[in-house]
Order: sequence, then C-alpha cells, then structure tokens
Amino acid sequence: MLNFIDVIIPIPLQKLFTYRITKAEADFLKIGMRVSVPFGKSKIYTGIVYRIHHEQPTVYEAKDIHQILDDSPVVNEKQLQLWHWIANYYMCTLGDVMRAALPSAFILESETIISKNNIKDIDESTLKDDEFLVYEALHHQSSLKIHDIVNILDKKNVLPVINRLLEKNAIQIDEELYEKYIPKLVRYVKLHINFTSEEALNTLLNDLTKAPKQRQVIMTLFSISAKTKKPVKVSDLSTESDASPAIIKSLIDKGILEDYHIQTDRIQYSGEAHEDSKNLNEHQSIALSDIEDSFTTQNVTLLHGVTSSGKTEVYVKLMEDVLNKGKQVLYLLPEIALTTQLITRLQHYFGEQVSVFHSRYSTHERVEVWNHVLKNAAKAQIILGARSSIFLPFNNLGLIIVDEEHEQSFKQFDPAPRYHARDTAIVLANIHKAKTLLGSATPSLESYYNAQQHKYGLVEINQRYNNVLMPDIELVDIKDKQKRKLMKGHFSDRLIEEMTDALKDGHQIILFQNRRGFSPIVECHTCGHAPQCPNCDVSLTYHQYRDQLRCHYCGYVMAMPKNCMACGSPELDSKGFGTEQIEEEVKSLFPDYKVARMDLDTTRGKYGYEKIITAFEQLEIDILVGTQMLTKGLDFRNVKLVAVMNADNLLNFPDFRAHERSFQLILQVAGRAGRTDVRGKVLIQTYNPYHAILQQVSNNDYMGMFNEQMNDRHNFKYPPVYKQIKITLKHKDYTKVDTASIWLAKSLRQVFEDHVLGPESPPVARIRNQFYKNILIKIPKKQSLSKTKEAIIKVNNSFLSIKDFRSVKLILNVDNF
DNA sequence: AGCACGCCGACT
DNA sequence: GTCGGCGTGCTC
Repeated sequence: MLNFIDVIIPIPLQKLFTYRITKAEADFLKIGMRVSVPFGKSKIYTGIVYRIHHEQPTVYEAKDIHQILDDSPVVNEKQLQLWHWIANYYMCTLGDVMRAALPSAFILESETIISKNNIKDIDESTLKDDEFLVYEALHHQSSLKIHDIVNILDKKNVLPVINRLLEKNAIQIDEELYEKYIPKLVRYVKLHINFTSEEALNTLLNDLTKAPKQRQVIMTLFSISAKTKKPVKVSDLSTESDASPAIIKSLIDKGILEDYHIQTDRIQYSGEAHEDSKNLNEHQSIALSDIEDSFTTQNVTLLHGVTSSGKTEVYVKLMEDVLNKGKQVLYLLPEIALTTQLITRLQHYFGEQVSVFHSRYSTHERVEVWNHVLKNAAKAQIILGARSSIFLPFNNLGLIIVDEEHEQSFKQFDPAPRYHARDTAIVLANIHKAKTLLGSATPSLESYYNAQQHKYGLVEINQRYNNVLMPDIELVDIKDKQKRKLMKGHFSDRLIEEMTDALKDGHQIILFQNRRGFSPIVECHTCGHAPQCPNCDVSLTYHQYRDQLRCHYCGYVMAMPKNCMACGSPELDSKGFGTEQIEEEVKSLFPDYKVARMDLDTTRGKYGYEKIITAFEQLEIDILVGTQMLTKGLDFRNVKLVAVMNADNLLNFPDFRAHERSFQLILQVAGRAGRTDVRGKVLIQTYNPYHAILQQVSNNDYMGMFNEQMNDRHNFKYPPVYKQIKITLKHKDYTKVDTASIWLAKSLRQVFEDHVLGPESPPVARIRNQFYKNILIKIPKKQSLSKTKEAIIKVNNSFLSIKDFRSVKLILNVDNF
C-alpha cells in the first residue's frame, strides 16, 4: 500500500498538496511535523503535515518529499483545529494562517546558491559584460546568492544572466536549504587540563611573569570561578580582568586556556523574588467570586471595571488558581500595552513561570518561547503576549485573559489572516475547554452586547482601587475661548491655569493629541496648493524634526520645499496640529519644565518606548505629550492633570465606530489622572461641548453611551447588530477596478439585495499607485454566516473567471472593524 | 505568492 | 534583428 501526506504550504493557495512518502517515513511522521518539499520547478518549501493517508491522487503524480525536519510535531492538533477555524471564518487559506502562526525561523526556504564550475576554465572573452562581472565575483567568493548578484549587477532581473552562464558551463547552481533557527551559544573558558595540577600551574604563573597582562587574566579567572563556582563566560573574563579579547585569544592559542560553548536561552528572567499576591479589597473579592460563579455556566465572561479599579490583581488571583490546577494561562494584551511595568509586576508574583511574546522579539527569541510552550515547560505556564500569541502551541490551556478587550489593535488588517485575536481566543479557549475573561474599563459595544444577550457573563467593578475618586472631568469650549481671545496657540486659559497649578505642586501632566507629526498638512498661502504624495491620494505630512514631508501610507519622504511647488511663493502655511507642535508650544509656555513627546516617531527602536516611560515614571519629565500610546494601562502615580487637546478630530472621524472609539479613548486617557489620593483633573478642549459623547464621557456614563450607540447600530444596520464583510478591490488601473467593482457589487446584489453597499472609493483612493474600491456586505444576525460565505465565494469564482478582472486583487475582510 | 512561458515595444 | 517588459497559468 502506498503512503501519502497532505501538506500545508505557506502560500495563499486554497489547496493542500499531496506528496508521496515511504513506509518508513509514514511510520515516523506525525501530523504537525514539518517536512521540506519540492514545489514547482525549483523551489523547496516547508510544509506542515496535515493528514497521513493511502489515497493515491488520480490526476497527477505525487512528488516525493525532500526531507523530514522534525523528530516530533511542532504544531499540535488543537492548533490545526484552530487554524482550520481561522481559515474558514476569516476566509483565507491554511497557508496564510501557517505563515502568521509559525515563527519565521520555522519556515525555511530554499535559496539558490551560485558557485563557479570548477570542472574546466572558461574562456573569459566569450562572456558578456554582466556575465563577466558575476564570473569575476566568483573568483573572490566561492558562492553567491541571487540577492548578491542583484547587487553586483544593480538590476532586478538577473535570471537571464544566470541562465546564460549556466549554458556556458561557467557556473553551477544548487538549492540550499537552511535551518533559520540558530541556538544561541555562549562562549566559556577554562584552564587547559594540562595546567590544573598545582605544580604545572606554578610553572605557568612563573613563565607568565614576563607577560603581566596574561598573568592578570589567569588570576582573574581563578577569582571569578572561586566566587561564583560556575563556568566562566569569556565576556565576563574580558570585562573583569580588563583584558582585550586578543589577549584571551592568545592564551587560548597557546593552549593555556580552553574555550567551549554552552547553549543558552536568549530571554532569561533573572529576578528570583516571589511575592505573594496582594489581598483583594472588598470590590475585587466580590468581582473575583462573581467571575468564578459566572464561569460555572458561561465560557466567556466580561469584566467591566473602571480605570484603576485593580483588574490586574483579580486576574492574578484567577491565574494562581489555574496554575494550581496545572494548566497554562494566556494573557493577551494590545501590543502597546505590553510594557515593562506589567511584565515586572507579573514576574514579581509568578517569577519564572511567565514568558513574554510580542512583535519586538526577534524570530530566534520567538522560537524559544514557542518551544517552551510546546514542551509545557515550567517557564511557559503563563504567556503574556500580543495578538499573535494565540498561535502558540498550548496543550493544556486553562484560562485566557483578554485585557483591554475593546482595543482595535487585536484585529489584524493586513495581511491575511485578518483575524480578531479576542474572538479567536474565545474559539481557542473552547478547543481547550478553557475559560475566557474579557477585561476593559470601556468594553467594546459588541462584547457588552453579547453580555447583555447572556452569551457572555458580566461582572462589574465600579470603585477605583483604594477608593480613589474618579477624575473630575471638565469640558472647555474652545470656540467660545477663541471668540473671547483666551487661547494661546492651542491652549485655553483654563488649561494653562490647571497646568500651572499642577506643576507648582510638583505633579505631572499628560497632554493627549491624537495625531502625530508637527502640522500635518502644508498649504501654500498664495495659491492653496498642498504637496501631494506621488504614489497615494493624500497630502504629505510635515515632520519638523527632520524638516521633511512624509506620506503616512507608503512611507514616501521628501525634503520640505522652500517655495510652493505650484506657484513658487515662499509663504507656506501649516494646517492642523500634531504632537510636535503641541510640544513646541508647551516649551515656550512653560520653559522651566521638562517636556517629552511620545508618538510613533519618538518610540522607534527597540527600547525607545521604555525609555520615555521610565523617564516619566522617575519624574524626569514634567509634561508628556503623546498620542494613543499613552492610553494603555500605564500606571503613573504622580499624574494630576490630563488634557485632551482637541476632542473634535476624534469625534469627526469618518467611521461608524468613531463615537464609541472617542468615548473609549478619552475615558482611557482620563484614567491616567489621579491614581493616588489626589483627585485627578481632566480637561477636554472641544468646539462642541454639548456633543452627547462628551457629555457621557464627563459623567462617566457608559450605559448612556452604550444605549445611544446601540440605537444607532440598530437603525443603520451596523455591528454588533449586523455582521459585516468588506471586500476590497485594488489595481493600478483605475478604470479596471471601477468596472470590476461595479460588476462585483451587481452580482452580489443578486444574492444579498440591498445588504450590499458600494462600490465606494475609500477616503484614500490610491495607495502605492494602486487604486482601491470597497464593497460592504451586511449580514443580519439570523442569516447563516457559512451560507453567506459560500455565496460570496461563488460570486468570487465567477468574478475570477472573467479574464479582464483576473488581475484585480480581491481582499476579503470578515468583521472588518 | 513565486516562477516560467509567451507575446509585443526600445535599443544595437 | 534581439533584449527585456509584463500578462497568464501552474504549482502535488
């Protein structure tokens, strides 16, 4: 009987691919192991074994696999179950999911290696210029990669050159497969075995009197190993003895020292302190027992606790409980909320049992966490992670906590799989028969709605920790202030007053401005021309710190022009305002205080973010100006005043969730104020103080906001009342997307009638020289989601069968909010 | 998604 | 006349 496997390959193809394996391989292979397989003419890909069977394909000859890459599965069956659900629900391929789920170090790819053909020498005069360049380069380097040749020839299509060289027998090519994960090795030294006897040692030290530096190194080696009784790292020896690596190397070369390597983990938690979890206050204990109660009947429970009500302590108690039952915990957070603050806090309680997983980790670091989880290692009992940590190979999950549940960054927009980590986490928990706790001070409408419909349990905490008062929120009408000339730049007299007071008392201030850059748009005073991005339909944004204009969509950069590009006038005006401008204004208003800014530009780099946070925590900064980033679960004790510089540009955002978002965002920033006994003050500057949302914010009226917004959602058929799927079409030719989208919308209307909206051009209709069109499908709750998707797929297939449309890219986005 | 095959414009 | 552009189709 013949043996075959079906394999998932990390490319966006609907199908699985069948390969033939030997009997021995069939006995060895298990589902979830990696194999490398030949694909197409020359490529080798990594695939995951999805099924092992005996069904010989009838219409093609299955190829043999290239190699088995694992001794045991790296992906477990529960994960594959989850992958399947994601592919199905979010309408993407298993290959897409695989790409997102596996650390890239697991997905090895073949690389074409070009080397000189040594069989015979080639008459170089027969080679053309570019061929000669490559051939010549091979005399200096034994092998080249395609990428190297691209650099040598400075053009992108190098395959013809390679093919010609191949024909002339000048080179040979090989497909080289390489394992991308390299265990981290640390170099250690010890005294060579020849010198361990006291006698030999004495002779050695005597011999070295002429080389005092080397002698010093040996002495230091003794003192370190006597002190620590552990192997001595080369790097430690070098720093402690103040000797250059060259000196140590010469000792090794002489055979006096010997070096060796030990594999270590890249991420290590060094602290040992095991702090007992804090005792909960009355409100927290009630919440805890309510959650436990709720979990007896519900798989998912929503914890709605006002800002700084001490939700984390409740989580800690729940986690302790799950750990005691011998199960794993996944603690999901939005990327930006994954701060050192929280990590250290959890490590204080749980020590080494906590592992962290987020996008700022290198791929090697991710492999290590992955393997620990896979092996259910002691150090991976609690995973604290961002969106993508739902893909880790849990085998014994007991609880998932989704903190800041309302955060939109849990949804992945690009590329596929366009999954929502909160919703996927709930499915993951169900697969493990585990529980999910959603936590937020400002729950998303969909979660609160689900709780109201009794799909989720609901637990609330309405008191802040230590009974700290909720901040006092004041709305400032800047339209009125402007009329009465009470504005200085973007600062109202009220704001300046409050800032002066807070600073005088030594308190810190946070200013929130939901826009980065200095003054987003530059406009000519004379002709009104605003510089546009050449690749996208947007105006360029001014960034002061490099005096540049930039496109936030494609990354295009140009120097700030001195004169208007249209009429040559030197009077360029800046419109709108961003964090940079606020920072400038604060500096001139309060020159004696230290101001810092936190946005995408200042937090670039691995620790940029931490640096600012730490400086602010340590009171090195008095006033912090920032964007969204500051809203996330940061706990600053000394902040008295928080100001929202302009609430209107949040409220006027063209999105059905703008109001909900504004409410969440403003309350979250407000929550940064007054976390100790001093009552915090929040000022919200707005042109429209009577806006319902702002009224609800200032009264901390979540229910008012919820009911009013839900009413809108009912009326306008928006989520969570209706489900929705967005179809995006893109192409570099406008007419093509236009006709294609009209055709598609028409066909969809035949099935879904007036539940199809569009096609519409998005606010930014062109990005990176691609034109976009959107079609929205609204799905009533009672309409079967799977039937709907089937119908969409059917329409898509007939769309793809039209030759003219085939080059138009289609993007399906389920729950695109 | 790659990558090869195949058909039309800009250079020697 | 070729080289090289990209539209089209296939991958077990």
